[in-house]
Parts: sequence; C-alpha cells; structure tokens
Amino acid sequence: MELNGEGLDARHGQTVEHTVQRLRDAIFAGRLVPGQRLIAGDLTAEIGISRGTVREAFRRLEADGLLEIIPNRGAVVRRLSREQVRELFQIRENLESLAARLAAEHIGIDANRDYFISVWNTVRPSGEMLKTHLFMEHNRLFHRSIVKISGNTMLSDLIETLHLPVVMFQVGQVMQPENMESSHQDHVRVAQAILDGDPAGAEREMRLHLKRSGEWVLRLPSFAFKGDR
Amino acid sequence: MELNGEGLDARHGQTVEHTVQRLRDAIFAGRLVPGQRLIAGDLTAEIGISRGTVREAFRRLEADGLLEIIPNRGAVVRRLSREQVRELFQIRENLESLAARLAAEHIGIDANRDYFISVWNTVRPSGEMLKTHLFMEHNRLFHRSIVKISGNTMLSDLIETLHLPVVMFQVGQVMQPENMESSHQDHVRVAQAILDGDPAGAEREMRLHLKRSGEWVLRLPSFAFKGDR
DNA sequence: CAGCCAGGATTGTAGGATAATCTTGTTGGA
DNA sequence: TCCAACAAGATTATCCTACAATCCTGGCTG
Repeated sequence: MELNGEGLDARHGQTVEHTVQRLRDAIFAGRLVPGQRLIAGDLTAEIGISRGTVREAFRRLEADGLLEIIPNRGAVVRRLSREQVRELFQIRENLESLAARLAAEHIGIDANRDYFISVWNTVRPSGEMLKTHLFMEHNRLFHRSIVKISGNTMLSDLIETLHLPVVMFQVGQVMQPENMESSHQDHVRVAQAILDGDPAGAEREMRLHLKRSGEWVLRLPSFAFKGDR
Repeated sequence: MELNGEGLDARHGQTVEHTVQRLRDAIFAGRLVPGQRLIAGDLTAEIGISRGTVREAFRRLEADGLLEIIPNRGAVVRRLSREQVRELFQIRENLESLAARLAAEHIGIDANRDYFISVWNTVRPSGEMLKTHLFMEHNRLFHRSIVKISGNTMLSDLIETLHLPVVMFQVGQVMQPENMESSHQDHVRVAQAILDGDPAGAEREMRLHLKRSGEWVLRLPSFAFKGDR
C-alpha cells in the first residue's frame, strides 16, 4: 500500500473517518476558510485517496454542517448568513441552558465535579490578556465540558455537530479584547452556579451569556457574514 | 440509460438525493424495521444504482440518525435504547416549546395563520377514532407545521433531522387509543394558545405535552427498546 | 459590446478489481 | 458431546478507470 501524511497507515474501514478528521482540522485551523471551494480531484492527489472516498467524506462533513455541497459544483466550506447566525444563537440559548441546568444537577457526582474543576482551572480567567486563538479554544473547552457532564449524550452530540465551530471561527476572526473580558465574566457566573449545584441559576446565567454573545456577534460588521454587503 | 422505479429518470446530480428519499420513505413506512440490516449489494440491483451512490446515501442517512454504520458490517436501521429515548424527549421538550413560542409570536402574519389553520383543520380531533397509522401521520403534520411557522429554519432542520420519525415509528407500533385521545387534547391546547398569539402559553402547553408523551413512551414494555430485555 | 459557442475543468455515476473483515459451517481432538 | 481451529463464502472498504452531464471561461461573430 502506501503511507499517508501522518505516517500511519489508516486501517481498513478507517480511511473516510481519517479524511473527515483531517478536513475538519483544516477548517478549524483556518487553513480552509469559509466560502473556499474544495476540489475533489486535488484532494485525491494530496492525501492519496480515491475520489469516491473523498466524496463520502464530503457528505459526512456536509451533514455536520461544515461543508455545503452544491450539485455539479462540488463542496465549499460553509459560511453562515447573519440570519442563520441569529437562528443559531437562539437554538444554542435553549440547548445549552438546558445542558447547564443538567450539569448543575449532576455536579454532585465526584467524577463530574473533578472533571469540571480541572477544566475550569485551565480556562478560568487569569490576569493576563489572552490571544484570540487561545480564548476561542478555552471557550470551546468550557462549553463542551458543561455539555459533557449534563449526562445527556444525545444533547452532547447535537450541540457538538451544530456547526458551532464554524461560526465561532468565523466570528473569532474579529473578536475584541473587551468581548473576551465580558464573556469571561459570564463564564464565572455560570461556573459558580454549576459548582453550587444551582440548576435554575446555571440555566439562567447560561441563557444570559448566550443572549449577550449572540447580540454582540450580530453587531459585527457585515463582512463577517455571507450574503449581505 | 435505464428507468428506475418511479419511471422518472432522476436527473444528473440527483441520484443520491433520490435514493436517500426512497430509503427514508421505506423506513417511515415500516418496510424497513429498526435493527434490520441493509445490504449494499442488494440495493444496487434492486434500485439500479451503483455502489458508490448507495454508500453516499448510507452516509447521509447515518448523519440524519436513521441508519447506523458499523465498520465492515454495513448499515442497519437505527434502533434507540430506552435511555436514548429519554434524552430525545428531553431535547424535544426544549426545542419544540421554543418553536411553539416563536409560532405564537408569528401567527399574526396572514400566510402563517392561513397555513396553520388549514393544517389544523386536517388534523383536528374528530369524533371518530383514528387508526394508529393515521394518527401518527397527523401528529407529525401538526408538530411540523408549528416548527415551520416558527420562522427559524435552522431550528426547523434540526428538529426534522432529529431522528424523531424513527422513534415515533418505533413507539407507534404499540400505541393505544387512550394515548391518542390524551395527545389530541394536548394538541388542542397548544393550537389554541398559538392561535391566540400567546407565546408563553404555547411554550408551556407544548412543554407539558412533550413531558407527558415522553413519560408515557418510557412506560412502554421493554421490547420496544434496544438493549434491555 | 452583447450574445453565442467551443473546449477545458469538474462533478456525478457506473462498474470492475482487490484486500480486509466478518460469518458460518466443518472438522478434528479432548 | 463440546470446543477450538480452520476453511469457504459473503460482505464491506477502497481504489481505479471510464464516460456522461454540467459548469465555467474565453474567444468569436455580428
């Protein structure tokens, strides 16, 4: 056979998965930017897989909302319109505040508590100002940890695959220090409520946090969104 | 070329979509039951499409949650465990009550109102007892119409692809007349609140309806679920 | 300069070939 | 009889080639 990039020969039955992961990473890392077109033919040469496999990977990523497949025109990295972002935050507001409530209910379990505290120690606001990139990473870690300990694995999957990463990257490009600061303060309140085992409080604070975030994102200049000029 | 089942030659670029729809219908119609294995080779012969296309369709359906793809073992129609059903209803409770609230907010728009009323006239409880199959169909129509007029297309897509149809079919198999009756009464209250333009009421009634439905489903005998005996 | 058309680029689909893996049935020994 | 090892068949996963359909671009014509 032949070795692909990482030096490990993806075993039989893992090639598509491998390719999906590779493309996903490339998108999150910004090597593939929203709106960019993906040429199937190029990838076959570049990664060393066949076109059929590439097509399957595209379908997977389309379902995850990371790509958009346009008939006879192939795949492009998804870009959200202002309206879609508004809708997205409205959904997040509900799903993640539910997750926060469940997390507060389950924080009594030692494993959950330990896990949450360890994550919180990593991402808690420190005195120093953070680079945008690192903030985004911490933000993702924090939100994900809450969803994890909610104990609802379907909810977890749902939020995970909710194209959140795409839009977050999209807006991360134009994030300002004061937004990070404000977001941090919201996080403190959410974390506190969860650690206190206060479901209603956790739900409320998470909802407020996302409402504020959403409003801020929608105030961004137009260039950040698809469609409007 | 060659004609496929419906007698219309699916145009270039539509074959996968067509196949997805066909399999989806087969699942909802019960011709493919949860747990059943799908053999790629059979489908190529049966529908007259190539294996690559079948595989793409499988991936799509997996992402929609209707199929489960197990490496080297192919695709099986998804079957949910009791725990997964519980999680699912918890999520629905939040998403659909949001949809109901938004629907009540937007019922002032004539097009929405006309559409909702026409759906309601179709599915409204009548004196006669309904067949299970027809009830399930009406139930789906009703819930879908609310999501539609919520105006949040992402929410609409999300709920649509939330494997709801699978579980509903799964539980539909063992539905009793008294459950349909009770569900109908819930629907009346939800519809009334929406038509009154009462967002808070619509949200509350929808949440109650789904809470009741979820509790009822979870009281079903074990055979209805995957895993537990 | 607008409309049209040819050719290249790219996608969509079909179908064959091969290796990996799973399934099942058989056989030989304890 | 029971069980483990092996063999044969079935099925999947992947790669490959081929060709039709469609999109795109750039030049030609009027």
